[in-house]
Amino acid sequence: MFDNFKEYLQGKITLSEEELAYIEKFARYKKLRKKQYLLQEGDICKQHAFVAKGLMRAYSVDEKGSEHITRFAREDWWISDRESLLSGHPSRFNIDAIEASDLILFDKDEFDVICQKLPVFNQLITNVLNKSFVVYQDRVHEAISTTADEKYHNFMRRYPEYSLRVPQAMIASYLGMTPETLSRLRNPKSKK
Amino acid sequence: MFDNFKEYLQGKITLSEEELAYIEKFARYKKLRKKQYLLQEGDICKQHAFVAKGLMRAYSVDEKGSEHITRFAREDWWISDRESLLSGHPSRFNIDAIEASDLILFDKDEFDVICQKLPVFNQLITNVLNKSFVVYQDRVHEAISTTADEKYHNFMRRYPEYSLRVPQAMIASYLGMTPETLSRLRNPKSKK
DNA sequence: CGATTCTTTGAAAACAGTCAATCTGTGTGG
DNA sequence: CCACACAGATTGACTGTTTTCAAAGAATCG
Repeated sequence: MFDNFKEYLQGKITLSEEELAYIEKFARYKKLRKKQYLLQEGDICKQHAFVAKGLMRAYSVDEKGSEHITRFAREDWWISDRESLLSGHPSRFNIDAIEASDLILFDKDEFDVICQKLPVFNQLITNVLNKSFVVYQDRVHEAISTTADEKYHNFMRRYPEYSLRVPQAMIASYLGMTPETLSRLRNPKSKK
Repeated sequence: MFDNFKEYLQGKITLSEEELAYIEKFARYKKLRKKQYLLQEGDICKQHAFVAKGLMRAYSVDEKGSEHITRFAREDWWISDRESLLSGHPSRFNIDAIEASDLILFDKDEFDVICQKLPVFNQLITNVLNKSFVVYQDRVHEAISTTADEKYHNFMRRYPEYSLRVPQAMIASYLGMTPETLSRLRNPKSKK
């Protein structure tokens, strides 16, 4: 399972065999079945998770029981609740598997040690954070400036892979609309 | 003007006088009048800006001429277009002054040098990035999961300072609603 | 096949946006 | 100091979009 991660790393940075072996020592593995939780609301997030295989989502559940998906993470992405991870507070989010998934986990403290020992690794992680930041910024911008229809089409254009692997109702949740609205945007037959 | 920044730094990390002097060497200063641009759509963002005094905003303008504010930055906050700064692409956003403001600017490359030379400074900047990330994440979550009314009340609760310094129409823009809608939420007289 | 789960459709109600007019407060120049 | 212009905020009537609730249709999986 570490092989996927190794490829990911080698595609982004240069590491010697010793350095890779060093990282591997800290890796923990977890296989999740569909719908299985990685993190549940109220838990304190203590690990960085790399998705080696599969598809995950992070979401909250409101008082009415509706789910609101804040992000998806497929192979070669990281997922965790950064807020909880950094602050040590209980998480407001759930993270579970949309598809059966293989994860590589790193304990927060050990992860920090790796970052400290291997500057290129640290650089990679900072890059990931920067990218995620920009993704969220774009999403905020889209949320406040576009109609439901534009949100849907932008999503399809930007994430065609997800549109095939994620149930429609979850895409609707991610975009902040109801499944019914999304369905109507897809089939504008009733449209004048 | 560097004094404000010095206080900011000393409140967060420990630096010797030499280190502070080292940082100061790279600082550039800019005073902006109300409504003056720091960055205009199409420009390439090449500097990190620290707000020593005043209040700034970042926003886009759509085809219809409507403005969409992605963030505010008051004293002791950083503002730039991170996307443009990192990628070197022309910015899709404008940054201008809501109030007359004093800024401290650092050229991207020189900023990176400082980060490299002073690990504590780098740590501080990483922290800022982490915090901003969490703020955007919360905002995405709020955008997809709450009504206009909740957005407004959450904003007032979370940012009482801004509610006094920012014109209402800009708050509406930040929250993704029209000024009229925001006004009606404030004065629910017509409400049953 | 039977049982979930997911998607579509319909009709009504709630909500937010648009356009236009009025109101308020501020600051400027005469 | 007043009058006027200007920007910002409010209000009203109307339109359009999205949600809600309910029910019926696909699709998927054991």
